[in-house]
Amino acid sequence: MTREKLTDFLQRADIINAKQAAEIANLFSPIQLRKNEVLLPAGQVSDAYLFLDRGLLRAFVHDAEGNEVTTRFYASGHVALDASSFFNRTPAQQQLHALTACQGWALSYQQLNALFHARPEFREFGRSVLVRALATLQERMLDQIRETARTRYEKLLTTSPEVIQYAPLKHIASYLGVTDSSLSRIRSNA
Amino acid sequence: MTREKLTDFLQRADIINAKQAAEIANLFSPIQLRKNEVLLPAGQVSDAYLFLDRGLLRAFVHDAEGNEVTTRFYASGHVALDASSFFNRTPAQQQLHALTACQGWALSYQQLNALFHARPEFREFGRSVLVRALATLQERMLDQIRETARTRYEKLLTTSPEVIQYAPLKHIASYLGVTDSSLSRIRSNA
DNA sequence: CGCATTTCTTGTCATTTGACAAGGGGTACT
DNA sequence: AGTACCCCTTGTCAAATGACAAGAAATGCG
Repeated sequence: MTREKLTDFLQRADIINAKQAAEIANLFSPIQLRKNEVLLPAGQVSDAYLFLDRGLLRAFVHDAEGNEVTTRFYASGHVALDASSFFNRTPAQQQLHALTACQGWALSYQQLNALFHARPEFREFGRSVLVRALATLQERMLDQIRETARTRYEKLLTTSPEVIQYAPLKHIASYLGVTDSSLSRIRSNA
Repeated sequence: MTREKLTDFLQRADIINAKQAAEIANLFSPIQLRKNEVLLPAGQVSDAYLFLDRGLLRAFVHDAEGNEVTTRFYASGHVALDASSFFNRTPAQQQLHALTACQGWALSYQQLNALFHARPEFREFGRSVLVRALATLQERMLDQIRETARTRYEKLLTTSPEVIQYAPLKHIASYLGVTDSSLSRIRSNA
């Protein structure tokens, strides 16, 4: 596996240049996940700043009744991170589930902090990742409030077709905030 | 107005000590808002990292049909910030509306960046503010997915009674993702 | 004060969605 | 091949919510 996607990612916000990106990328360690592997058993502290190179992940939590709720999907080219657990060193609320076999690149908390200290450009890049995550979540929140379940499904279909392709319906349903029966009906275009 | 709440806030994450907090707090400028004043007309770039000392703010956007959707309330003791606009220097999506007369403390983008550069502890504090905002939003997203409108209202009632007290019902309704008629019925305990 | 506007409630009805259950079809494993 | 388990669909009915409209109550303003 080459670090090409990772270096591209690091340069995406125009904060890190090509040379810096190559140097930073070299510090990441490769990670492989088998299909259906689950990371971060509840209560464990996240110690991977994980860039996903290939595959599809989902994050999920359990609600009070013990049902799984899928909180996010991570497609290749994105950072799969429980920011709260990782940065605050607190037990993770979320678990990660590899929906397909995955390959990624990871930094430990130690490594990331050392890098933040040593490289202002990476520090700023890290902030931009957080800010983007915040904006994305805010946008999703808005959709949840003002769009119908059907529209939310259709948006997901166009923005993340790989999710519809690889994730089982029930995970998509809980992500969209509907029951799987309802999503099945929406899908059948009723 | 004293900087007491601001210095308390800066020390809350146990990253900044009392002496540092006092020094940093001195760099903030006081801001006053009249009731119903609106900040950030659409399209403008946010240039205030705003800590709210007294009063109540709401952030809102317009949807495709031109309806206002309230995206957040900011009570005193919190940072009211369109992170995406502020950090990326892009036009703001959100506008801020003072629901009551407000007093706050603000830093400009320039000032904040200079501080981030000069003070590693403030840098880390800034990160913790972002991470907390992310966690809060994630929690709200979860509630939106798995809780009923009634439960969401009741949670807001206990966690933010000042919002119920000062914000008109329609703003609370769009924040909770229901129509104002529905919220009125929920409220009347039907 | 009087008028206009906003805010909130309430009624009626249609639509969406959930809860629950049954069943079909696929897949994995023995 | 058989069996157990998922995954998805579909039926039925109840509950939650939205759309729309009317009117009462509160508020702002000249």
